Amino acid sequence: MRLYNTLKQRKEEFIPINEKHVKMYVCGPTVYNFFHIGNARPFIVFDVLRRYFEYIGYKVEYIQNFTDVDDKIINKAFEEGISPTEVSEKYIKEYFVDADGLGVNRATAHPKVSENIDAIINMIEKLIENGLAYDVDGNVYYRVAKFKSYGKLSKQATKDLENGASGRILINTEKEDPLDFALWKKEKSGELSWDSPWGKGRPGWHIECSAMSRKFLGDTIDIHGGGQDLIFPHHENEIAQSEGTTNKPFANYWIHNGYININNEKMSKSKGNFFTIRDISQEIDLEVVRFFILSAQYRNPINFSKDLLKQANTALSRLYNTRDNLLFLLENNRNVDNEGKIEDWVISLSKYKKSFKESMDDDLNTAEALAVLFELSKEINSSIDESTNRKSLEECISIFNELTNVLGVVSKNKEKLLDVEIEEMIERRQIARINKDFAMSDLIRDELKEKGIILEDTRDGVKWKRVQ
RNA sequence: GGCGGCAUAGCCAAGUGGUAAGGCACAGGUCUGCAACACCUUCAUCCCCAGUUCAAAUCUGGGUGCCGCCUCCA
Repeated sequence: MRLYNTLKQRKEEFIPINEKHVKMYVCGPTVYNFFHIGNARPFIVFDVLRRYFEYIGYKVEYIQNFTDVDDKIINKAFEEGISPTEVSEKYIKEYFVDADGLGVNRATAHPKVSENIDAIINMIEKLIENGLAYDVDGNVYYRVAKFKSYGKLSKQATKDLENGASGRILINTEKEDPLDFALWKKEKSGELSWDSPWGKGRPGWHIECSAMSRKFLGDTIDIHGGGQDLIFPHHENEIAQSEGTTNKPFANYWIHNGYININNEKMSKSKGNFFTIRDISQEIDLEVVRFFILSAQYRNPINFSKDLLKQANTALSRLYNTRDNLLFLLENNRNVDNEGKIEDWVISLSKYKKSFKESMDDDLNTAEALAVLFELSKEINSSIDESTNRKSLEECISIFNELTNVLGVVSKNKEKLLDVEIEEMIERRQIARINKDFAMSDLIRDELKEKGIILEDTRDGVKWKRVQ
C-alpha cells in the first residue's frame, strides 16, 4: 500500500515496523463541545484506514486521545458553572454518540490527558535532563533552538517562523526564545492542576500526544495522523518532544487529511462557519455524511453544503437498493430451493475486489473505491433476476458486504417488520390493485409515502423501503 | 515575506504521458395499470499562453484565479 507521507512530501510504500502490524495514533478532540463535520473528517478517514489495514490482514493498534485538560474546557466550565471534569465527561459521552452515528469504530484505546499526567511529567523531566527544556518559576518551556531538525515536518525554517509570526507571537519575557512553547503551565485558577517537580500546574497542549503515544505504542510508531491544520505547530512540536526524549524517530508516516470548507473557506470553530454533526443528524442519517466524506480522496478539500449531502444521499440509496434487491430475491425467489452452482458471472465479480483493492492501495483513494462499488452494483443489478440461484445470490451479497464494510457504508440492517397499520395498508392496496381500483391503490400509496414508506411493485411481490 | 495546496461536464469527483472512471441532476427509451426501482441511450477534451514529445488533463516554463499554514483549530 502506498501512502502520502507529509514528512517526505510524496507517496511512499507503507512498510510497518513489525510485519503485519500497524501502530497508529490520531489526534482526537478537545472535549468542550459537540464536534463539527470538519472534525469528523479525520475520525472517518482514519477509521477507514484502520478498517482497510485489518481487511488486508494487519493487526492494528489504534490510539485516539481525548484532550480533557485545556483552556477551552476551563472556560466552558466557568460559563456553565460546572467543573471542567463535568464538561469533558459530558462531551466524551456525546463524542461517542456522534462517532457511533458516523460508523466510526472504537479505537484500541481512548486515553485521556487527565489520566496520563505521570507519563507527561516523566517526559518533561527527560527533556529537561536532555537540555531541551527549562523551568522558569513553575512554567516549563521547550527550547526549540536546541532541537536541530525543528521544522522538518512543516518545512519551516525557524527564522522564517519568527519573521512570519512577527507581532503575533506573544511577548513573553520568560521564554528564552519566542518560538519556545509551554510543556507545563503553572497553576493559575486553582482548578485542574496536578503536583509536579515544578509545582502545581497542568500540561501544555502538545506534550500530551507525545507522552500518550509513547506510553501506549512505544517510542516509534508507524503512523501519526490528523488534520492538516495540526502540522504546525502541534505535530512539529510533538516530533521535537518525542524525538528529543528518545532520540529515535517518532513516527514513520505522517498522514494529514484536507479540510472541509464552507463556500471554499475552511470550516472552523473560530470562524463560526461550522455545522455540528449533532445538528446534521437531525436532518439526515449520519451514514450519508460518512459517504459524502469518502466520496473525495482524503487529502483534497471538500466543500460542504446541504445540497451536496442530498446528492450523496441519493447516491448511497443506489447502493442500498442493490443490497436490498439481493435480499429480496433471496427471500422471495421462486428458485430459492435451487442450490445450483455459482454462476460464472458471479465468479468473475472478483475483478471488482481487485480494483477496489488497487484503489485503496493508492493512498486510500476512497472516491475511486466507491466508483468500483457502483460498477459492481450495476453489474449485479443487471444480472440478477428471479431465476438466479441461491448460491449465486449469497455470493453476490457476500462480495458486496465485504467491500462496503471496509468503507463502513451500507451498514444499516433493513427492518424486517413494519407497523401493523402499515402492513394493513399495503394489504388493502394489493386488494385494490387486484380489483383494478387504481384510484384507491394510488391513494393508499400516497398516504404511505406521507408516512415515509415507498412502495415498489415487482413480479415477486411488493417491496417497500423507508425514505428519510 | 516564508512554506504548501487547488483549478476536469449544470453540480460533486477520479484519472499524473497513450487519447476523459463513477455519482447527482437533465433528456429520450425499456419495464409498470400508473409510478418507483432497475436497465439502455445521450451529455466534457480537462483555467489561459508557450514549450518538450510520435503522443499531455497528465511533464516543463510563464500567467490568471482561489484556498490553507506560519496564531486556538480536524
